Amino acid sequence: MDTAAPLPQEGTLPSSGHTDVPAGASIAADCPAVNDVLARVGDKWSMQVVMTLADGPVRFNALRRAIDGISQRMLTRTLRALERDGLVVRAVTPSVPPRVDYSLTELGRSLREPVRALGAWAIAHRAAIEAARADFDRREA
Amino acid sequence: MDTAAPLPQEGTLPSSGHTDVPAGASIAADCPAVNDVLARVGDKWSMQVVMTLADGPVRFNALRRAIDGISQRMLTRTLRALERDGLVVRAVTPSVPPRVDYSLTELGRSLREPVRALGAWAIAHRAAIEAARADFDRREA
DNA sequence: CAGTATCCAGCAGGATACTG
DNA sequence: CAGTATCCTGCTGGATACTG
Repeated sequence: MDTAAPLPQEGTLPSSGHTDVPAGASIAADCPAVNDVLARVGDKWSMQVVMTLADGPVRFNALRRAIDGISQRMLTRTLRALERDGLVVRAVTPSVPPRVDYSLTELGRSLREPVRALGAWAIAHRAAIEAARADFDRREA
Repeated sequence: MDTAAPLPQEGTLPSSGHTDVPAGASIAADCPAVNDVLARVGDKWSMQVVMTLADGPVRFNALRRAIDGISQRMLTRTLRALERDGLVVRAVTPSVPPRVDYSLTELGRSLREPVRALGAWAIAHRAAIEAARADFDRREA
């Protein structure tokens, strides 16, 4: 799994100041905007939707089939929320039957990058996380 | 009605070296691990805690005061969840009164980076998001 | 096809009180 | 100080039925 980084547990010794992170780290946490975005991005379906739209416009039911497990209600709600935040645009083609395509805005596209970084982290460390959980649960039980 | 957004169809053809995202974008979405991490990271307090611990070990009540708004119950729960996932370690000093320090593990520290990226995105685009919301709400009302 | 409306279960999360 | 225990509320999200 990971590269067995030799970095010691900085947590064990508070005496020697700290390690590497300047106070600037706070930019990412104490600001309410971050928590806000995390809440939007962290819900059950938003990022699934954004990533499914990453390759281009997708119709409502195609989206629904692509995501697997999402209910019609939640897809609608999620899309509306994303649209409200300017991450997604809704394009209606008035035909019979009606056709509605959803696609990412430039803002929405810019979100893919940090999310992909988080996704990469998740994939890189999932094994470590699962191992930690198993370990914790074993000790707990 | 909308601003005649020219619907950027980047996904339809990979011919012109387009922007930046290969088909590999799917790595970040269809995998359940990502959703899982997003759920953990996206809850109300986890990232606040991780970022507060970024500078080194912090005691329980110090953490509680630092985060502002978190209830004792939620701090305990959040810390337990983070500990279970191997992101945080709990160090007990058996004294009277008892002293418990929490700090990030190497895994937890590695999480700061992608989270900081997301935080940077949030800060960079919060204005755009709020504008989009106001716009949407105005149209909606 | 692309929604809206309604109902309902479950859990996140706050408030409060008590304990080693 | 660092929790645990209990109660309670609101929101998230699923299921189902109906509509333009």
